[in-house]
Amino acid sequence: MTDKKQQEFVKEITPMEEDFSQWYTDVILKTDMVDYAPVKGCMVIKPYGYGVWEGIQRVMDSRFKATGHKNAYFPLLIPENYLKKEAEHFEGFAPEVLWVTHGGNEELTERLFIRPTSETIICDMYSKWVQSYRDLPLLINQWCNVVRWEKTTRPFLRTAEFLWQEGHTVHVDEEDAQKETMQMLEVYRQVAEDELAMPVILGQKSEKEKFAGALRTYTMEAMMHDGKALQAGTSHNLGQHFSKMFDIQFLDRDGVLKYAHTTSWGTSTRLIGGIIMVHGDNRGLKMPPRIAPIQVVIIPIAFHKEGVLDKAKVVKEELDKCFRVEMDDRDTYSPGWKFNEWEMKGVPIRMEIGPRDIENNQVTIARRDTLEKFTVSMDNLAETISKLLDDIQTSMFNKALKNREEKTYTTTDYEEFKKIMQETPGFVKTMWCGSVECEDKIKEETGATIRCIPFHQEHVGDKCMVCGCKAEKMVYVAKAY
RNA sequence: CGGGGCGUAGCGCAGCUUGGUAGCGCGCUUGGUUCGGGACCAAGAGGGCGCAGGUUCAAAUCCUGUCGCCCCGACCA
Repeated sequence: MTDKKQQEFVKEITPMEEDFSQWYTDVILKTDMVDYAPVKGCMVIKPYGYGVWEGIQRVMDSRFKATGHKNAYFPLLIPENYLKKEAEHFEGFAPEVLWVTHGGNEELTERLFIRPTSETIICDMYSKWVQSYRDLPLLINQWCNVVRWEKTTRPFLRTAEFLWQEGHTVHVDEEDAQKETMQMLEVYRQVAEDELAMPVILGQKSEKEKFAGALRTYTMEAMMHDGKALQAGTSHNLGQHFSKMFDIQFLDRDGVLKYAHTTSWGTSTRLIGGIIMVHGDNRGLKMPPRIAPIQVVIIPIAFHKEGVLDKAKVVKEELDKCFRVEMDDRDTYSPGWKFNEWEMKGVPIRMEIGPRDIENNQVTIARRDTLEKFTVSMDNLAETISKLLDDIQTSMFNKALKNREEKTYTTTDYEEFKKIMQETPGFVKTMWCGSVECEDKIKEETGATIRCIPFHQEHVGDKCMVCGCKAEKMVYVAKAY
């Protein structure tokens, strides 16, 4: 098939080289992931998009449980005075908090805010629950929605209301809290890389970029197909800031009353935006097999002919035991139409079953990631599919990694850096002296930000790219979503 | 919050310059033929033009106001 002909099939999607933003919007709307809601900045997550979220929840939640966390649910509404208890936190979130002022027609005596994050209410509850070192560590996560009244919004990447998980833990000392903070960042890395096939860079946020009220913030940063960065998840060591404000104290084994150390960590539906922008192409989505809502779509060919549909059903039933399978036996669409439809939706494997296949005891397979088409035997089909899905998962990760490597540059020359940002956006590895002035300057002049101080430090120079002073920290700088 | 764009059928759009009572493509419904890379034929259903005023014999079309959405920048997961 020629490229030109391929283009015709997906003419409803703007090519990503032409306009990446438009490509993104086209993809999410045409694949039926979301719809815009009547309230500005709010989106409806439709079944196909929500299916992706369910996949993420599944792989993440099992890891939370495996590391000893339990789920709970805290209220949506929080009294105004809670927000003011932690000054830095208040400064950070106040501008985007949505307020509830009335109950029916009665004005409330104290305003309530809709959680933009739940540190305040959770820490307040924790102060009641924590009495002794025996109560620690306290390891709780919640899956919920939060609201941040953002000025500019984009489906999945930045919406006024979004779904996420937020873990909130309490520990006896800083060491234990730090261990937890790092452990959860590692959990995030596993989910991103092993399940979403999304390579990430782990590191620490600068003082300027850290979470409002945190001691230290750690992040995983992923590169999108266009070279821009996406903060895909963060893990914060909150130190004793919140425990002091909310009075989380415990009697330690040495008989001394001590303030606890807390952590919080979160990932959101933004990850879905990441999956789309890391893996997608001009035909639409490419779902990583591990979290794909549909892993295999079976398309019976000429199924009005005797035996075809029956055979397809038998195959589906067999595969249903191990995979997420859907059969598309709609008789209102032609096979060709269905091929394009499911490719656009990013289903990793398409399986065609037609009279010719049945005759030869085979099925026809098409891989979404490579667009290869071939036949395989019906014998041991589950095993074949299983291997194929693994292979697709790996190859998607490698492809994303390759893209990131190709768009990662190293320089300590500020002029060269500016040129890179303007002409070939990507990640730049460089040296930074640690001053806010240099950090601000980069942002002002290029729009790029220091994404993180990576754990994996490389010596790429001795001097700060901006001011030329002695610099010991290697940082990643990029434009971000 | 600054800059740009757009609101007409479920979706995408044309019609507004030069006012005359709304049209195209896709989708949808029914029937039939098709079915291995976006099938075809035939017959149908569906909107009063974001909203509110105004001008006029007459307003998607002109005027005033207003609301909303999208995109690009400053802030955030």
